[in-house]
Amino acid sequence: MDKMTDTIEAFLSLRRKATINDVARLAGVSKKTVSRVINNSPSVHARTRDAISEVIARISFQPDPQARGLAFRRSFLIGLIYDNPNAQYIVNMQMGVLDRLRGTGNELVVHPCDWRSDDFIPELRQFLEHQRLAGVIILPPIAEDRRLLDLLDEMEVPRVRVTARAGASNQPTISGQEIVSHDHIGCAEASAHIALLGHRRIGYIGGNLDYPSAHERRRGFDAGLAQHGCAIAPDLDEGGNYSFASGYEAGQRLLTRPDRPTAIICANDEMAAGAYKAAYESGLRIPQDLTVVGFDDAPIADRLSPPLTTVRLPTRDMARMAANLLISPEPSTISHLQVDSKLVVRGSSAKAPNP
Amino acid sequence: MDKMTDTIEAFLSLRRKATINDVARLAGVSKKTVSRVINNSPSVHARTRDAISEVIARISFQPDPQARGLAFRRSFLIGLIYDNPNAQYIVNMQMGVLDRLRGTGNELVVHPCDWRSDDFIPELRQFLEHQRLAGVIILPPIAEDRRLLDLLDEMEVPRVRVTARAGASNQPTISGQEIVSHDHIGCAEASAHIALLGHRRIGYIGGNLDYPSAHERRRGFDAGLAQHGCAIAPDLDEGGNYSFASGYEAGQRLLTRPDRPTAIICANDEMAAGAYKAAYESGLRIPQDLTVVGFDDAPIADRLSPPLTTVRLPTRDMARMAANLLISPEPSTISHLQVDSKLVVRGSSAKAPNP
DNA sequence: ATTATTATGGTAACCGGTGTCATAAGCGTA
DNA sequence: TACGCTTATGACACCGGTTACCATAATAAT
Repeated sequence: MDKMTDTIEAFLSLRRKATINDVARLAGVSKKTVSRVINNSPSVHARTRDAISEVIARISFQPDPQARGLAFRRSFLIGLIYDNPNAQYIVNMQMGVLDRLRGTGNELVVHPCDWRSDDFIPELRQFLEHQRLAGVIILPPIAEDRRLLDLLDEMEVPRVRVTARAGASNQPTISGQEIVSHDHIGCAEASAHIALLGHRRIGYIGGNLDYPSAHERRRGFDAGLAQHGCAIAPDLDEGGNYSFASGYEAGQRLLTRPDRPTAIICANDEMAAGAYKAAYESGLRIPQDLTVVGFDDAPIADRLSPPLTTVRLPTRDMARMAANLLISPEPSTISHLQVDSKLVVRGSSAKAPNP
Repeated sequence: MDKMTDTIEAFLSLRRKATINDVARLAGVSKKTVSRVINNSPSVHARTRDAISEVIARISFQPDPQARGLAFRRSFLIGLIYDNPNAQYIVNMQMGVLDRLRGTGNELVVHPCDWRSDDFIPELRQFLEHQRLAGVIILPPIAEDRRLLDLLDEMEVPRVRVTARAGASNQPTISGQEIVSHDHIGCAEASAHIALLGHRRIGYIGGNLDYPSAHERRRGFDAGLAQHGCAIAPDLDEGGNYSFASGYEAGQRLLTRPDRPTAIICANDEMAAGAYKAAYESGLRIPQDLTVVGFDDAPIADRLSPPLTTVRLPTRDMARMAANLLISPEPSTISHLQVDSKLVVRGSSAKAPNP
């Protein structure tokens, strides 16, 4: 025992990064046995395991991911693939993934891409062929792209999709694991909230229909209103594309009508901010003259005056869950994890003005 | 030649990822020679090189980064290290780095961290020891952290700092490569712009003094005003911390005074948005009653009503340059690259009201 | 023509882990 | 005590590249 300690100290004085060979030598076993300990192989005697673990701790050995990856024929990198302009969303997702990855020896490789490009699939194929990723997480809207999913299947890359649409909807079922956000829950809360405030003439500014979220949210808003026997006025049903500009323009159209709405529901906060601008320019006060609600709880939501009533999705948690599906030791049989959105009431919603 | 083609086709029909051994066999040379071609070693006959390149192209061989990394004792990963709450800034930086990395076989590993944590340095040490990164890019404000820089030196990790402060200032010089943003240039333009509009009673809401940018920007604003013989009123000089809330509070203090300013300069857009809110609540119209300018050209800048006059930094270009310093083949002797900021005039600045 | 020099390619060992398979150790049973 | 059976460990080749060093062919000098 003393002799071993001596040798360890001799090793430490070298100030060199430890390898599996060092551990094997210092513990007096073969490197294969050390490898077994690292990988929690069952057939190692408890005594041996403890001795080796001791040495590993003393010389703070960490297996080299490159070497391990080479032998395993896969890396310890998780890829995050997306084409999404919402910076806060992306950063939240990254944080969530990293929350789960921290301490596991896996790292996060970010890979934004251009969905519209002809090169979209070839570029991703090259990326995936080059890096043998431990897994990838795909964010909306490209989580719906069949070509991408097929590519991942073909290359046998473990994947988790993040999406707003449950596989059960009109889309053909997509196999594999997914995190499904129930956008409609919070939306129903939000629109019910508006109905309860007495609004009956209600306008809508919708999201980009390429995004499943646009459909999910609309579904939720409709449901919440229906609960109270009301609905979005058909003549106040505007299409948008999730951008500030589209919200502004739709807002102008809605608010310059003689029979303008007393409340506007927006499929995201960006468009709600656009609606604010239109309201401001029309001389309408929020919430006295006009109620506005959004979706996302984006940073802009509480920068607006008054702060925006909106719906929040636990983005970071979703990312954590996605990462967990990829790296948790026992391959989960669960393929669909669902999370709910939630109404956040702030200052932009108030009782409908008396007629 | 035909025989070779046959063999290549035979190989292609295997649909297997190509290795250096395949290339060597198909080209009829040793793997060492292929390695020489991959690494642009000079002593390979042109004829040999062409033949090998041909095979490489035909079977679309790409050297495995894991194996290469193992032999080179370094990875092909660039780390981006930061502790910065500005999502748009982070995403822009990531995009810029990726712009440069695309096609080079290097990937981006993001590593946000917590500067205030006791674990800050140990955590990073572990990260760096574990992944033998090809290089790291450090963003403000932690690009100023001595401990971190010393750690990187000790571990001999190539690094590029992104900072607003030139090494020449009061801080002891920091060796190594850096991208220095000249925040003061655009700030001077902005404040000169205000002076030219006739404002003389000018308030200021400053940034977090832990950030070098806060000092740089102030320096620029002062210089621009001084050019026109004016200055920030000492009694209107408020401290902020770059947050919306701090801008709002400082704005309230400034605008509820009887001798309120006709213009407020903010060290970033978030605080400018806060000042907008304070102005709105005081019943002041922007820009008729109050001129506001910010810094960053954040997304919020043109969501505000009216759109904010601000200063833009070529964030993405900076990141591209930083990545370039790390991966360009010839190790650049240039250690300081400088970029300028630029005034963006929008609707929040106008002539000073007549007294 | 012969030797010295250079250009080029090959062999073997290595980077730091893993898989396969054979063997040694432990252990109840006859 | 001998026997098989299970469990624990080690030897060795391999993952896909690299460098160190040596051998040979081509070229220049004597």
